[in-house]
Amino acid sequence: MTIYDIAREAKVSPATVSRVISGSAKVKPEKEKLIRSIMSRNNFHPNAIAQSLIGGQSKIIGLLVADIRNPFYAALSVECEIAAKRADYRVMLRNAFNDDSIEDDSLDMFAEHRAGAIIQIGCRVDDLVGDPAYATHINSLDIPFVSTGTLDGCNMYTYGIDNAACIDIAFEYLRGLGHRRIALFGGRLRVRSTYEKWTRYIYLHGKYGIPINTSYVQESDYDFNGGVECMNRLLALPERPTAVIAISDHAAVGALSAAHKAGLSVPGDISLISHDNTFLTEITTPRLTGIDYDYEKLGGGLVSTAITLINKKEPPREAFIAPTLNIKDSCAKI
Amino acid sequence: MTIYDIAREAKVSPATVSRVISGSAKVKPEKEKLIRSIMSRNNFHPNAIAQSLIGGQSKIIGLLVADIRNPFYAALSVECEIAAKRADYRVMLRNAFNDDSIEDDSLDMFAEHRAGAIIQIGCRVDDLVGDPAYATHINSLDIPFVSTGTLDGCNMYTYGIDNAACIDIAFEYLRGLGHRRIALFGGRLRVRSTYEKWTRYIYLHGKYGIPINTSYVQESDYDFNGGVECMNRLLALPERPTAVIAISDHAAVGALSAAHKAGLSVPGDISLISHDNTFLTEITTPRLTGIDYDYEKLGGGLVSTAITLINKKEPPREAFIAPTLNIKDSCAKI
DNA sequence: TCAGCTTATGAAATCGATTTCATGTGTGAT
DNA sequence: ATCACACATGAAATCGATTTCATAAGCTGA
Repeated sequence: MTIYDIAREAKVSPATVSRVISGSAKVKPEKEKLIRSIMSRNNFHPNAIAQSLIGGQSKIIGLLVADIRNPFYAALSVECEIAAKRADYRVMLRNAFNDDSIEDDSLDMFAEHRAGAIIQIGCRVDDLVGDPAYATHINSLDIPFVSTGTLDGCNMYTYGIDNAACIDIAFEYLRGLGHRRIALFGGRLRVRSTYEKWTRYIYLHGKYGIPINTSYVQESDYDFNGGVECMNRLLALPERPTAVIAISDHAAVGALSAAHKAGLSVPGDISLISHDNTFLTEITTPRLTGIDYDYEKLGGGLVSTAITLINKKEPPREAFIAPTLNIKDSCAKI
Repeated sequence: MTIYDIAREAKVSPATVSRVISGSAKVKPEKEKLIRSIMSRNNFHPNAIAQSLIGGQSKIIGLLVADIRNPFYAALSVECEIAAKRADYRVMLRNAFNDDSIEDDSLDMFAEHRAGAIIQIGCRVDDLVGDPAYATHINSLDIPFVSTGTLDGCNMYTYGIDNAACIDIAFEYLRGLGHRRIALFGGRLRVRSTYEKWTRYIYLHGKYGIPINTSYVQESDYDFNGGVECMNRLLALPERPTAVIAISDHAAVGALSAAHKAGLSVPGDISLISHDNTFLTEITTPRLTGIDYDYEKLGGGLVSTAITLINKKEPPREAFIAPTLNIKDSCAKI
C-alpha cells in the first residue's frame, strides 16, 4: 500500500495524497475526506524511508550511551526517548561499552541512517583529555552533536549537569550536619565530571579552611566493586572520614555494603551521600540521600538542543542544569 | 558524497560503484582498488535509507520492551543489540511502559521504518488472556514478530524461558535443603510466565504430597514495593514459610529488605531464592541465590529467529531455553 | 464579460542506491 | 579466421514519498 495505490483509488494524483499526509498544502475538503478514509480503511502508514530519502535526513536521533544496564543511563535514555517522540523523532540506541571501536562504528551507523542528530552520554565525550581523532571523526560527519559532556576540538553542544553545584550541595549539607572529615570516591579523575567534582571539593576545603587529606579522594570504577574497594581503603585509614560522598549510586551501594561488612552503621558511624538518585537509592537500607537531577529536564534539554540544531537554529553552546538534594536516610549529624 | 560522486571521480558508472559496495558482481581489480580508495579517502558511507528504500525493508529490528530501566530488560536488550549487530542489523528500541497506546504506536512506528522484524519482550505478549485486537494489529503489519511470550491468534514465534523448569530447579533445591513450607511471590497470575510458574508450583506440591497453603502464593507488582508487601504478608501468617521464591530480582530485593526490617536473618531465619540474576543479586547482603538465564543465548535466539524469518526461512515456532541455578548466599538448610 | 487573481491539482523531477538488460570486449575452440 | 561464450560494464528503471512548476478552474471587480 503506497500513495500511488491510494491516489488511484481516490482518482487523484499522488501529489494530492502527499499533501494530505503532510498538510503542506490545501486540498478540497471532500477529496481530503475521501483520501483519509481510504488511508485508514487500508491501515496505511507512509513509508518513513522514502520520506527520509527525499528529505535528506531521517527523523531518527542516534543515542549513544556507555551502557544501558547502568540505571543512570537507562533513566536518562528513557527521558530522551519520550522527549524525542513528542517532537516526532525516534531514538536509535547504541551501547558503547567503553570500547572505542564500537563508539566509532556507532557514529558511522548513525551517519548511514542519516540521523538528524546524535546525542552521546558517556565514554569519550567525558574524557578530561579528549581524543582528537574522535573529535575529528565527529566533525567529519556533519551531523549535529549534543552531549552531557564536552570534547575539545569538536563542533558540539553541551547540555549537562552543574558538577560543581553537586559538590557544593553535598558538602554544605554534610558541613551543616557537623562533618569536617569528608571523603570523595567512586570515579576516575580522568573523567571530566569527576574531575570537576574533585576540583570543587578541594576549593571548598580552601574556602572553609579545612585541611586536605589526600587519602580522602579515592578513585575507582563506577560500580559496586569500585565502591567496596574505596570504602575499604577509607575505613583502613588511621583517621577515617565521618562522611563520604559517592560519585554514583552504584558505587555508593558498594560502599554501603562494605561499611556494613565492617560492622559500621550508616548513618550512625558514617554518613553516605550519593549521586544520580536512581532506584538503587530506594532499595538499600538505609535509603541513600543523594544528589538528584531532573532527568526529564536533562533528557528534554538534550533532545531539544538536538532538534533546534536540526532546524538550523542556534541553541546555547552550553547549558547546565542545577542539581538538587534528595534527603533520605543515609546521613546524620555528627 | 554519493555513489554518483564516486563514479564521476573514478570515471565509471554508478552501477559499478554499487557492485563494489555490495559485492554483488565482479569488478576489474584495478577499478575496484581505485573506487575503494576514493571511498575511504572521502570517508564515504552508503546511504542506508536509499538501500532500504530499494530493498523494501530496512536493516532495522524493532525492539519493544516494557521498561528498559528494569535490569532484566536492560540485560536482554543489550544481548539483542549485540546479536543484531553481528548480523549487520540495528536495533530501534522503544519502551511501552505498560501503556497499550504506546505499544500500538510503537508497532506502527516500526512499520513506518519498514523494520525487517519486531521483537517484543513484556507487556501484552505476556498476558495469559491475550488481547485479540493487539493480535490483529500485529498480524496486519505483515512483519515477522518474535517474542519471549505468546499471544493467542497472533502469527508469531516464541523464543523464551522454560518457566516450569525455573520452579522445578528452585523447588528441588529448597526441598533438598529440607524446606517444606515454600512460598511463591512477586508477580501477577494474569501474566503467563508467572501463571506457568504458579501451575508448576502447585504440581510439585502434588508430586511430593505437600499440602498447599493458599496464602503462600502472594501476588504483587514486579518491583521493590511489591516484594516488600508480599514479604510482610507472608511474615504475618500464623505459620510462616521457611523459604520463599521470588519471581523477579527487583521484588526479591524488596522482600529481603522487609525481612531485615522485621528483624529476620536471611538465610538464617528464612531462605530466599530469586529469578533473573541481574546485578541486583550481587549488591544485596546476602547476595541472592537465584534462577539464572543465559542472556546471550536468549537475546541471540530472539534475534536469530527474527533474522531467519527475514530471510524467508522457517525457524521453530517455539523454543525455550533451560534456566540454571546460581547459588549465592541467600538459602540455607532448615 | 473579461482581465487579473487566487486556489486546487497534476505532471515530472528528485533523493541515492540496486538491478535488469543490453552491449562491447576478450578468450578459447575449431 | 571465425564463432561462441564468459565477463565486465553502462544505461535506465525502480523503490515511495515530496516538491516545483505549470495549468486549469473558480472567483472578484470594473
